Amino acid sequence: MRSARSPHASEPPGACAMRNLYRFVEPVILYMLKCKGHSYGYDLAGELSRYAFTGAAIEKAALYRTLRHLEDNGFVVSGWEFHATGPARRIYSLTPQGERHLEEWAALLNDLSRSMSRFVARVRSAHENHKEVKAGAAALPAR
Amino acid sequence: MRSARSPHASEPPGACAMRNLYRFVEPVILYMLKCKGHSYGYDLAGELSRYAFTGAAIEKAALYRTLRHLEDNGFVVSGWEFHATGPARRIYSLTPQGERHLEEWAALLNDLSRSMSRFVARVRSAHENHKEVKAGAAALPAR
DNA sequence: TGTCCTTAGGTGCAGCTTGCCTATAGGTGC
DNA sequence: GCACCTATAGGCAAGCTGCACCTAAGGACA
Repeated sequence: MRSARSPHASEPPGACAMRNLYRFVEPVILYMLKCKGHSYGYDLAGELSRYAFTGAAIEKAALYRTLRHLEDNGFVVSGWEFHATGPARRIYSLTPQGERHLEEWAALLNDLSRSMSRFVARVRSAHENHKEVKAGAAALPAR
Repeated sequence: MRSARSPHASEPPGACAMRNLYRFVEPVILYMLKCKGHSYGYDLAGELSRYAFTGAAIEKAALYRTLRHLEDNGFVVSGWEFHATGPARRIYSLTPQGERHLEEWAALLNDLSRSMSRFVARVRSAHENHKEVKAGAAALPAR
């Protein structure tokens, strides 16, 4: 495991996540590693768009940096894998802390999702009320 | 209106938002201005926590900067208001573009909310499957 | 041999955002 | 005079992002 660099290294996602969401790269990578068992950067990069839940493309650099960040925090571990052909691969897999971290992410995203849909509902009802108020204040059939 | 500064000044929230979510300060401020009709920084700061949908506190500096950013982009307009007592207030109100921007934000947040809850469901079903696999592989009554 | 493509894993850097701290300035209470 | 409240805002160090670039191994092709 690599040594800690981030000032938020030991914070739970709830404390740190809203500080920096890492564009949701982190939970997606954790989930992919959970599904695949283990994988490496180049492979993950190829499938990120299938797993990502935002339309935004995920940068290759962001992917590698997030993997390093996750390892700094003990959520994944890595080791080199050598093949007869092609360059070596750094294979990552989840640690038990990483499993928990993914669950924390899921809880956080669940809360955020609910809060967001509540907010959207409020915005849309405000929009409806606004239209009604305008129509009522005008007290005229049409315009 | 102030002159544009941001390189993403004219982009819709869908294009720019995932690049920088501004910690969701922007849609909250737009919504507050819509509800209140008009308001000023210090007043908004006092009520932000009631309207914000993330637990994260919103920085005073972030609030003022976001207001300026919104004005740079033509989503709000401002004017000074002087009172017999206390310092002058810069009063902000929504423009028609600002109204549309809030609706775009609502659409974006709605999509994001749905994507997030789908992701959460997938994570949780993966978690269940994992437990089943482990239990099945063990083929033992307990522990 | 030289060049180019694919796989694979990074680094460097400019530009932008964030959070904390500080400045400014009018007014009130003691 | 001094502290405190209202009100807006700037400075700055840290951190994050996106793009460009680099290294290196192997294979294809001429």
